[in-house]
Amino acid sequence: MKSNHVTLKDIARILELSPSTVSRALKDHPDINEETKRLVKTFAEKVNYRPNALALSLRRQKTNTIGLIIPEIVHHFFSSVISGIEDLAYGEGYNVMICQSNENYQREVIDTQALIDHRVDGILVSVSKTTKDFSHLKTAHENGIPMVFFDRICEDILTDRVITDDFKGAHIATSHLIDRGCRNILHLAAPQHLIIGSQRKEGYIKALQDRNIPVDEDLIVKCDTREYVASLREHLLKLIKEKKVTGIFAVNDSTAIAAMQALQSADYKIPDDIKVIGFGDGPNAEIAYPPLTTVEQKGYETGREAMRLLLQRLENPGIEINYSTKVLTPTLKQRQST
Amino acid sequence: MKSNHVTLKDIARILELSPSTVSRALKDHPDINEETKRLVKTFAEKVNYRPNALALSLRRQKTNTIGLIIPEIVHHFFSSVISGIEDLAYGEGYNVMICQSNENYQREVIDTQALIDHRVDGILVSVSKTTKDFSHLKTAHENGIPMVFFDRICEDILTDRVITDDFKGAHIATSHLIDRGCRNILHLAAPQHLIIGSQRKEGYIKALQDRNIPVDEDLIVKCDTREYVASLREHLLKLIKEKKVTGIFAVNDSTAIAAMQALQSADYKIPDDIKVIGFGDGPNAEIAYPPLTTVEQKGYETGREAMRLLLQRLENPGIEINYSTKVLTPTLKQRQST
DNA sequence: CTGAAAGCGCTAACAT
DNA sequence: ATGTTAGCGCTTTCAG
Repeated sequence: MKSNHVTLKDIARILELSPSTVSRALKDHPDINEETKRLVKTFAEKVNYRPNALALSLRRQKTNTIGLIIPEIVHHFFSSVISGIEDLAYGEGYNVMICQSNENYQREVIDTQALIDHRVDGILVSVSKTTKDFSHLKTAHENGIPMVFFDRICEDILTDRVITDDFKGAHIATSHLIDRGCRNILHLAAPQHLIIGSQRKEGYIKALQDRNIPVDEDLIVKCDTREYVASLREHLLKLIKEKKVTGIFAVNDSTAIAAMQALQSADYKIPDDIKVIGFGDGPNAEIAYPPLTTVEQKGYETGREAMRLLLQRLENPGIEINYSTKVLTPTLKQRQST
Repeated sequence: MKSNHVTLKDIARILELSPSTVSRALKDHPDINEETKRLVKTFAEKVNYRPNALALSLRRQKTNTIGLIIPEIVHHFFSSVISGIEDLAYGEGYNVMICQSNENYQREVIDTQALIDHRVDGILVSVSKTTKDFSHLKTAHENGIPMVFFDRICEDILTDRVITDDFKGAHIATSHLIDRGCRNILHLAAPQHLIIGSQRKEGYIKALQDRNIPVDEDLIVKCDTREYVASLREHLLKLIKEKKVTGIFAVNDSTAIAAMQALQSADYKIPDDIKVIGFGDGPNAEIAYPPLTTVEQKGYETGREAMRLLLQRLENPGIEINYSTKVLTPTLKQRQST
């Protein structure tokens, strides 16, 4: 922020006008003489004048910036969410301040604070995997900051929400495996304190029950990353062999793909010997071999919808009732892994 | 930005002190009575006082925010860059304002403007593919905004830079194919107005020349995305057949992977019939079938280095000489596609 | 040890 | 049609 910036005052001084006149001329105030307007505008243009957003925000008590707290940008789902948010936000004259929590609770707290410090008009958040205490968000919300949760929500805080119907998605995925002839189905699950984790597990269980297949708790393994699969490789292979597993439902695509690779390295043929389905449908699913069947989770729509709900709050301040939850239902994307 | 925020003045009024005393107490000014300090601090803590970052920035003429203009967050390389930048920035008390140009020139111009409007202390940029006119950045730079280009630089603007040695990387990749017995090597190239595009092509050409292999201009095809491969599928297959191509060097991994898939769908065996190498080494390379040989481009280091150079400028304002260019050399990551 | 006053850049009542 | 003034939240001389 070097001082080479022309200010209103500078213009006023040079043109021998008052700052207020310049200010008004610039925004086409009807009171101002056309002549003066032209003079001011041309000059401002010439010297490349740009109003200081900080001063404006301070003055207006509105930053036109919304904060976004997102676990990890690298994931295709989340970067799609960002695009959905940005496209709508920019269109409405809002900037987006993106904070990456890196699935780290401490960082999430700091990020929340930073957003508040910058007086963002509202916050969009998907909580980190390691967050178990939500008081940082709760406090912000109680202080009146409009907030929308998406994907990984916090049930204790009553706000607008955008979620994927994880239960149904998992049900669809598991049912698909059953339809393809699988009975002993392994579920690679996310931590159960994440709603996403429990919902997907519940959907899996319900699908089995609906078809009268007994649920075997041993076939539910907490394992939700590529690295996790690597470290559990022996255990998983043993389990698959002993339990005669013929289908795997993984809580996300990259875990599913890692599982396929582990299987292939142990000479299993996919989908002949064992079928694998993921959740999320990022571009990885198409790149994998064989291309991965999965249920698609709409990142862009999630972002857009979250932003839409937030904008609605921003435009109708004070009305704190009628929080709505938008549920996006995933659909089956069949490829060659099942 | 609802008004539920406690201000210094609020505290001063309630504690019956002057704003200046409160301000000083909060920052442990030696002049202030210990008693008073304790009083103020405890109260501030209790009411959850947080200084208004906007007001601070306005006052200090420094935002402690750096702007980042990045083509597309979805790409693994770029999201790694972001992590590299953030890790260093946060450590030094800076926030990062991320703008995604979406490879769109217009958007890049707007983003630049938005960053300037917010009076960021410096800007990190990797230019969009569609940017041919750099005046928006040039103007900013001439106005004294510290700027560092990374990966996709602008040669006309003299600044610090962090780049990958694209020439050498391409040379390594092409030489590797030659070592593996390829002579007729197809290059899937990026647009030549991008330095990255021309450097990688030059490296490819030089590697051929170094081994006395004639360069066939027909074997250099502008094609740098997955979609591009799809639309050029027939042309590429025909070319490969007619020219007896046995090796492909693609300008990035996703193009390489798409090419592999196109080849496989036409019954080519990789690496037996034809070998493929990419550039960049994102996680896709490991997921692809067969796992893709590529040269690794260090995203995290790129980001970190760019931020480091910027911080250096920020801490030594005024010294505009000695711009440095940090070159990161990619290394071969051999997998099974060659 | 504490307070009053000015100013960062801008706008909007309230003059004139 | 234009200028004066006050204030958004904060810091920092300068005065006491």
